[in-house]
Amino acid sequence: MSETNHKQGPETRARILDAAESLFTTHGFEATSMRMITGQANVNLAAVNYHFGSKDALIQEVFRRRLTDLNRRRLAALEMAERAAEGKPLKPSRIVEAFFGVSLDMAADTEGGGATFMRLLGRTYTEPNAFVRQFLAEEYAEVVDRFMGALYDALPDVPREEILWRFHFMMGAMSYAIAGTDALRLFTGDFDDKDPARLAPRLMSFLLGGLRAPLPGLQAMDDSARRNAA
Amino acid sequence: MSETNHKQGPETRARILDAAESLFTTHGFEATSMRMITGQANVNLAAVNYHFGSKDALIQEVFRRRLTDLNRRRLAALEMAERAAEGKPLKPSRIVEAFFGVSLDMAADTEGGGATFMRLLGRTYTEPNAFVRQFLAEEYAEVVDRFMGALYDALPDVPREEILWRFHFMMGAMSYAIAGTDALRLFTGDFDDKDPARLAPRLMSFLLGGLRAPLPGLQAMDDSARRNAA
DNA sequence: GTCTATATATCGATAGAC
DNA sequence: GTCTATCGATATATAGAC
Repeated sequence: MSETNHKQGPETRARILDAAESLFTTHGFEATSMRMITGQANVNLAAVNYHFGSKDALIQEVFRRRLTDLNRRRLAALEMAERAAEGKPLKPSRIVEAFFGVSLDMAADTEGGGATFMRLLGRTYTEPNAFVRQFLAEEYAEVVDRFMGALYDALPDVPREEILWRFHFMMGAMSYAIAGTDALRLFTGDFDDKDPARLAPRLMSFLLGGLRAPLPGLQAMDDSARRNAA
Repeated sequence: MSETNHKQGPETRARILDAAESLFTTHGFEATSMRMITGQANVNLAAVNYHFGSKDALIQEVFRRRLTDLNRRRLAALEMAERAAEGKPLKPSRIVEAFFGVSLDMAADTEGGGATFMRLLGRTYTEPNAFVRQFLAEEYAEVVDRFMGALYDALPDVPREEILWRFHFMMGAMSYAIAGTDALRLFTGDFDDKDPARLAPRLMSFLLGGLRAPLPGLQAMDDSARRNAA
């Protein structure tokens, strides 16, 4: 900080990242221009390319700075549950709570920006942009490996593909839970917005109910046959 | 068809809609240009504005042409279940199967383009574009009213907000189910892509398990308190 | 590290000939 | 109804002064 000519210095990067995170969440990647970002961050238009190199690199950094911490905390929660089990197999509900509890903790952080980020993250799993998906998959590789391994051990009699799909379904439910009423308001005005603290127990009950549901029959009936049966 | 100068006539509209639906699904609305659409549809660039008026109007028509039929079929499935119940209250599982069964039927239609559309639709619930969300909410109003009313009657002892949230979670799980492995491949190469017919029973088991899950406690504990309890 | 000015490309939309 | 040509706005990115 002893040089000349850097009126805002290290704050500039963080201000750009905060503005980008917020605008990406509200408008999407493509609809958010560099001018919108630098305008909201109150920095010069050229600052984004100076600090990050390109818009795509900025997108990556918006995810990386939060995801590193989020996944570290998810792994820490899993390891804490494993230590508490003292070598015994983990209950599936403990594994689910480790993963989704940490996620909902971050989603509840409205001041620090975690809530904004989790809305963005939930949407980005189905984001069409190929390079964003590729980047996310790499960031998640270790966490998915660890949690899937734990669930395989906890549910040795359940086919692994069933576990994979159910975890995938749980991610979808969480994504919509976090998007909540900010997403499409199909259920207009009927949500209990006044008590967001209830969201976590609501979602967790639903997820565990889905995870523990009876396995579907092995026969792959088509839909109309299934609906007309018994 | 007795005029001059319309070499492709009524096919042009449909070809534009098909191309737009496919490209919107693959790249998103903003990243899909008119030139990409008219190029893939093999029509002139000016044809989109001639037939639809604007890009936004084209987006609306892409949804409208499929959603009208989809929601009509959903309502028909609900009415059929109600007739079969002969005045007795409907089982919640029948209601869920009416809504999501029809959805999965359309998602299984790969030749007619229904599968492409359902991927697009699932993503669009959380789409940031305001006018698209508004349009979707209007298209869904009647269906949501009818299905929510049926669920309220079927589950008179469950708080209505709980039902709303659980239906919302189910929509999220379905969205990810349909996006499937085309979305983010967190679970690399492990899905049983060879048997997509199993998806419907897989998802339906999960949804019903979640819907029937024990209700969360009324106390709104925060996450860490809940995880440390008992 | 910040800023202005600008290069270059692509966007949605439309006027007007056929 | 189709087509060419183009307008005007806006995008990302960068060169070069300070």
